[in-house]
Amino acid sequence: MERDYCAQAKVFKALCDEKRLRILEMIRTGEKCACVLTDALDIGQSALSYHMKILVESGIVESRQDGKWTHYRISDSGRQDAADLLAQLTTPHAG
Amino acid sequence: MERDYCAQAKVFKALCDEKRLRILEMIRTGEKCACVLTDALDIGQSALSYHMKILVESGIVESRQDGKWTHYRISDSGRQDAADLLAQLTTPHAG
DNA sequence: AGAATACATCAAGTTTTTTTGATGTGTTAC
DNA sequence: GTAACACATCAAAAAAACTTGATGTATTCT
Repeated sequence: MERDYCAQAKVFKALCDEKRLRILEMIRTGEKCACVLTDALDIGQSALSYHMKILVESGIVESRQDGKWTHYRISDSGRQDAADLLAQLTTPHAG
Repeated sequence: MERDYCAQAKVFKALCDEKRLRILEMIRTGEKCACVLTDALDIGQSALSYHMKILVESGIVESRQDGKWTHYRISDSGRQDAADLLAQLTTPHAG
């Protein structure tokens, strides 16, 4: 009956950072390469890599390798899971 | 056209902490007094106050003063807004 | 009014997250 | 093979979040 609050928090941690929200905004319009994101967001290469890892591990974003490039896009199941979790956490219930 | 990413991040920051998720879990079953939450969660009075402020400022929780007691509950509009925001941030769109 | 209760706020210390620069790994171009 | 590129990882520093104990404010009880 113990909830895994840490795992749940992980999903929302991905959405807690201003830069990660900017990244999401960019990939909402379609899959983007890491290098494009780095340039557009005026962020260091290392910092982008750090944020992408958090987004991917949250499940909201998925990555695709293409030779030496990595492309990122919103995960359909990931965003659905996040929406479900949010509803679950905030919907009143009896008991 | 500039988005207020900070304000958006604030909503999800409320859901990033294990203790705040426990608090939400408790008030999902109905309005609770701060003193009840403090006891049940084995958390200092000061710490509870800190977390409740974050939850209230996110809009997800609202408070009601009753003499010297403060009661907290899930805000209907707040949870709807959070759900809408999450959908907005993670739904792919053209352009 | 004075004491007790419920909660907010403050400041200092601790922990966690983020940034930065350097280095490592795998891929492509020559 | 070697050089150049794209990205991951590491370690140290900086910034932000959280905890704790002390103090402040409003309310109730006597």
